[in-house]
Amino acid sequence: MVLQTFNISISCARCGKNLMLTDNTTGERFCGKCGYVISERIDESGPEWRSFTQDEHSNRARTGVPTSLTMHDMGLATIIGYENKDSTGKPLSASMKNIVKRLRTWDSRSQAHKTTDRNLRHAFSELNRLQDKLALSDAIIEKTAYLYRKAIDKGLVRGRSVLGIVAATLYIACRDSGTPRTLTDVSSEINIKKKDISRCYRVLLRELELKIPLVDPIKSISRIASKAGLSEKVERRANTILKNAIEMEITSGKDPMGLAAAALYLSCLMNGKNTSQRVIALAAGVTEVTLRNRCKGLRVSLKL
DNA sequence: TAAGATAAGAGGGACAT
DNA sequence: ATGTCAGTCTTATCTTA
Repeated sequence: MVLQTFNISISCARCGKNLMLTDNTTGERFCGKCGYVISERIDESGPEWRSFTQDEHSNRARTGVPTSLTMHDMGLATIIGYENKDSTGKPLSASMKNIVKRLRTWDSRSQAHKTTDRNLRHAFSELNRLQDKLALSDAIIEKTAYLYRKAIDKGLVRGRSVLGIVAATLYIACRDSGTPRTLTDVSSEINIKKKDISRCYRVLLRELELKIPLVDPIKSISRIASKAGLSEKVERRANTILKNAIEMEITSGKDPMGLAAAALYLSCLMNGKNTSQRVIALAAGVTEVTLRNRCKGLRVSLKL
């Protein structure tokens, strides 16, 4: 009684009748005889660009039609139209108008839910994949999901990429629970630039008023050590080096992975191990230059 | 080949205007 | 809100042992 339709000349792929109709509210084409739907909406939500500055934001034009349709329901759900007429074009009675009005309200509310639901589905399926790739615990995933829902509630996802926020929330969850995963780790798995993730990360931190503990470089040591195949002994020595460095307050502002790598390298030298800077830097995910700079700092301050 | 040095460039925080 | 500044890390290239 509420679909507005008009004819187009395509025959139905299922029953062959030339009775194709288009619902001009959803843009969906279907057969007037058997109801077969021949065109579906493309599953895509959110803008395909992000703006980082106000200027960019105002200059950027939205490409494509900003319909709520593609975002809501993939064109497959029924939307209650806005004309108070029945299927034969006759006006509705007053009491029926009231009923339809209330239906519309609930209809639109359920549509809104579908938007966030789909957003969540998208985000969570990616999250599942990342859990495997990064070997993360269920607790981390739960925490990420919780943060992600909060981000949606606060409207922080709008205008940013879903995956960027997923990556950022995941990174926060790791940091918060002391699981050593670097931004680089997350970035390479989800295929989003570190730059973009860290932008999302900072926004989330600010808007959700989160307090994230600093990365403890000592925790990073064992991870690097096992990756580079270093001995327990070397690892212990590196621990004491770092502890001293932290006490001397020469570690703030430095990349914890770089510090850990440098401590390990120095520890190798002390233990008479000939592990190259290259190997350790690679395992730590920093450059050799950074490792060298940290080494220099540690050597000077700790008089090694 | 490994290690060290140097320079240019990017991104972000602190601070002043 | 915008610009500048010092400090950090990265990439690339060259030199040295």
